[in-house]
Amino acid sequence: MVTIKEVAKEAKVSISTVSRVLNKSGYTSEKTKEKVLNAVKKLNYQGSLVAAAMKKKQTLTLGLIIPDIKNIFYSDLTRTIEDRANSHGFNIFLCNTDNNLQKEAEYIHLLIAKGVDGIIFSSPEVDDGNIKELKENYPELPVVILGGKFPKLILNEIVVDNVDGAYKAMRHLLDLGHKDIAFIGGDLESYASIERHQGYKLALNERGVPINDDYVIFDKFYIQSGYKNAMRLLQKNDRPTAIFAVSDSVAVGVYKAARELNIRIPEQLSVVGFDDSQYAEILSPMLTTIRTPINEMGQRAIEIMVKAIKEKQIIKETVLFYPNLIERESTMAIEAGNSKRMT
Amino acid sequence: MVTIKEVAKEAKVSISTVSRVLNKSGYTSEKTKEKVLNAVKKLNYQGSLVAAAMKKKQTLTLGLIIPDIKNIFYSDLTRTIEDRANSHGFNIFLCNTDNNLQKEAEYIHLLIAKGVDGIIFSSPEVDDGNIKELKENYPELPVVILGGKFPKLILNEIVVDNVDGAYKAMRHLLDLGHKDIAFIGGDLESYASIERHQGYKLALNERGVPINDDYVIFDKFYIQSGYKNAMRLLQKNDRPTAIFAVSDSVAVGVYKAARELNIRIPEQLSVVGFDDSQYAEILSPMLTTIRTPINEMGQRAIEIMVKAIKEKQIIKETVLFYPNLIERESTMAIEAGNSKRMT
DNA sequence: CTGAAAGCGCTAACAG
DNA sequence: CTGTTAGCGCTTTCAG
Repeated sequence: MVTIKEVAKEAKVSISTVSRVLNKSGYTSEKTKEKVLNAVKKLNYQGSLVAAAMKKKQTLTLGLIIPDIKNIFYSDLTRTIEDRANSHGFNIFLCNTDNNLQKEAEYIHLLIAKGVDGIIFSSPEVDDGNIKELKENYPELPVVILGGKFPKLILNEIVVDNVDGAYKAMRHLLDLGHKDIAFIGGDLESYASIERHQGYKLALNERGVPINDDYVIFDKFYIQSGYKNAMRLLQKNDRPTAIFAVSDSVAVGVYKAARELNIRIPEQLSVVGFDDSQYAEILSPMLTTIRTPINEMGQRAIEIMVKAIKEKQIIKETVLFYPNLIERESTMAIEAGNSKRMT
Repeated sequence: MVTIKEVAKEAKVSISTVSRVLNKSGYTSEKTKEKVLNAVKKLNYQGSLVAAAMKKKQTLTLGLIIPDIKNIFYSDLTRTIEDRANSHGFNIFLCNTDNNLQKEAEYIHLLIAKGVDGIIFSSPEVDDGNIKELKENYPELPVVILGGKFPKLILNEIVVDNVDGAYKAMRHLLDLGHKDIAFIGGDLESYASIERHQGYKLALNERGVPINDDYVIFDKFYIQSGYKNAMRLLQKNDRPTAIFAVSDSVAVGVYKAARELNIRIPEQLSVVGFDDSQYAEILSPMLTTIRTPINEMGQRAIEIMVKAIKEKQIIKETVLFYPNLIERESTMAIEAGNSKRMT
């Protein structure tokens, strides 16, 4: 590992001069600049960002805390975030917590110890004490939260209007004549679950459709839980004619259950998902879903983060996205064939 | 940000003593230990790993270079790698290159500058000059390659026997009576593509089945390319009765094409994938595929990496995994219905 | 068992 | 325009 000292010796200048030309800070004559650059090339010098970080108190790295990269929503999100961060010169520490608050706390400590310049959280729990504690202990550290709400804390939030999204999904189903619509939710502690359930109820109430408690389920954001719960739902005597899944992943599970039970989508069962992840177009029939603008969200997250780091002032910024319905092939008007009696 | 100095003052000891008790190095009396720990707690001290890194020349971080986290194979792999690394106290810098060598080179430099303790590459190109250059410039840096072969370089390799895997896939298809079997490959510069194609030819030759050049395609490891090429293949007059896809992702594209063309899997078309990713069980019918032991590979990668870092000696270690056929629902004997004339 | 001191590699005043 | 110097926060001999 060659250091700045050796470069200085090779170029016959002082280390500060080397530092200057490499950082393009301060004045340096063309001639010395050239000498330095030549020495750098000759020795194949690669400056140590860790030493620089120590001085500048800037590591040029960000922590990204998500539940699980295997979940398609987070891999899509992580990709844009990493891309954007990289284009601003930042690297990303990837942290998978499985929504485990203990694990999350450990990661937070580690990230702080490693001197990250900011932390991005995606989909925190509703009652996430770690974030509150983090902000209390390190009020200066820029934080952006994707899909969480902490009105009392000075941190940045990127949210999507889940209630609105769910409402749009439900209105679509109701417009198609469905009345027996089930909701398969995710964790009861997540914003996404809670708010999408609110949108579900809102639309139903608005149309005066009574809510059937048996049709409302909260479980996990996994394919497996979509499968399990759809199996149960679709084997009832009064099975629903439509299912609104809290996420595309859950919808994938619903498809699997329907296929096993020989229930055709969309003829015998309409389904709408949420996220418009990669899955939506892969499924057959292609999934009608609510589009969460993942790329835009990731982009904004980094923009806000970078701005916060550069300006060194901690303010609260909130950006809200409105999701839209993407109509594909998984829904159908009930008169056109959808019926619980058709099996 | 409270420093070790303040802790020392609070505990009324020297900073070296604080360092000692925090690192559990050297002797310290129970009493001073307690004093220090109390001060740490009181001040909510969090040691700076970047300062420590500078002294110890160990950042406790690893670089992970992959093509794209959105690709299910890499998100599955990344998850195990991150988990395992974390359990050894390491963090991961995630780097997506899209197989762009220029981008890869930039990431490598950045990782070096940030002082990573090792770099893990997944699925490098066959002719990856960056890795050679890296090893020349930093022979001491531990490197592990997943799915690549650099016999001349002193680095660790985790490989799966792709030829064997493809051979098993093909034998399965041939045993079912198929003769018109297409191969949809990925990038021609990737080991996976090349070797799986070798296995394809090997099996065909062994059974004396002539190879139809029209049935062999190389493109990308994307769903989209599976789709595009299957569309073409399946609209030929002499369309294949089976398709061996180079990866599960590509198989997903094949499914999509088949569905659009109203070709039933497995009755009219058998398909086998490769990887046994999350997709395999999601698809309907569930995909018969070759299982790449992703978790085991990730685990071994970290084990070897950690060992290399700890022992500070650079040796070449190679581990080979044999993939196996996982029979599910996407293949069928040709007599039982599979026929190119049945459309 | 504990403290003083040197120094990791770099940056940033401050002189010159 | 360039060199000297003082640290950044920590670990680690080396004395005591």
